[in-house]
Amino acid sequence: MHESLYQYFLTKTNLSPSEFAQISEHFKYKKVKRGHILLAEGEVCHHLYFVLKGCLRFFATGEDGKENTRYFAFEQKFGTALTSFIENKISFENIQSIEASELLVIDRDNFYRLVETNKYINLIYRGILEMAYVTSQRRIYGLQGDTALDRLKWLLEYQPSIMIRLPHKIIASYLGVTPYTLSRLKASLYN
Amino acid sequence: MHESLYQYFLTKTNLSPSEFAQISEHFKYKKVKRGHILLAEGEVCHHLYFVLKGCLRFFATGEDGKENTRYFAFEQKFGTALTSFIENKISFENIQSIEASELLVIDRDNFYRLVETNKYINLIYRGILEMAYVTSQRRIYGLQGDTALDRLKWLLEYQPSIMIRLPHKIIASYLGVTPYTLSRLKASLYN
DNA sequence: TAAAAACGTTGCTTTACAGCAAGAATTAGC
DNA sequence: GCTAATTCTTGCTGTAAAGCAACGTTTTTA
Repeated sequence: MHESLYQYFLTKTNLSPSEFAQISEHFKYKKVKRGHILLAEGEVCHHLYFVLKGCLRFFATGEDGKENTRYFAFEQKFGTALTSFIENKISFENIQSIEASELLVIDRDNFYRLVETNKYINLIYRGILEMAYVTSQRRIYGLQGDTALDRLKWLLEYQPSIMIRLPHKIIASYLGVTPYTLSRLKASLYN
Repeated sequence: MHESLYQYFLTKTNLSPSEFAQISEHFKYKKVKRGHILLAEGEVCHHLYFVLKGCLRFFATGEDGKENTRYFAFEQKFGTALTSFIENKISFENIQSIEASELLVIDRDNFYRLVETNKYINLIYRGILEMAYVTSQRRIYGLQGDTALDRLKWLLEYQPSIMIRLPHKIIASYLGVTPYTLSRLKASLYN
């Protein structure tokens, strides 16, 4: 039984160890090195990941090769290339471990079977979708309404772990600016 | 029984008229004039709308007063200020009918009760969330990766009804540009 | 610990889009 | 159908951020 995942479930719903055990058996443990690509754009995403340790990054590359990061899954978070996973179509997103990571993995078929048959997984999935939506909305309104400096300030306030833990270049791709600009913005904070 | 809604349900799942009737009774008919504000930012969104006729618009206003449109619900679409509806918190979004519209309305409490107890509504809600997420992702990557001209071309190709049916000013707020820029971009298409 | 590679900063130039103003076109009201 | 009120277009100017280049700093690797 995956204790860490059970703890996560308990924060969302109330299920017994034996109920959890039925779910748990569909998850497999996986260890990946830093920088490993778990999914490359152009492939179909068949997996949902739960991060035990480390960090996954979800990003797309534009035609000009510019990277564009959507989401980081740190410890105790689920993550997948959700659009591909939902639609069972080719992904425009990549999944990369940006630290050496330990994961639990469930494949798409098993997962959706559980969504249909298991009320706890149904609820968890609802939570994942709701959270993903709410987060993406914040991002849209941030991108459209705010300046790059506003977005940086927001990040510093609400997701400082990203600023502390991740390299500059990747933060820039998350904020939607170039590393040059990020550097300048940071400098402007202290003036 | 709301026939039009039943048709919608049948495209998503297979339920009998009597099963639908139990759901249907929670929806109420509502008629609104053009320009009517169904939800103003600062209020909590307690309703989910289904558009029978007309069009609803979901938008936020920035601190500078600039409007920013997220979504249009045309005929046979569901729409709500989803973030507020999910979290049961104050909405930063407004809902406005941009044409005289006929709607079906269900309130939040009834809806979530049905999500818990009724497998069809559970499925419909999953579909709404998945669709909302996928759409918002496209928007994010569009906003970050593409130029305003790319976005306009995308709109012309995939959502021409918006271009045809809605005023320029509103289209601009959807594309995330000023009406000035939209005007110039349109001109640049024919050169 | 030395060499190489990657990352971060900063000056200069370019670019996409914003914002104002003023005129043209379309729509609405009587 | 004519005036008034929006809405749309277009020239000019301003600005936030991109992109390049060059240099400094930190990290990796051997």
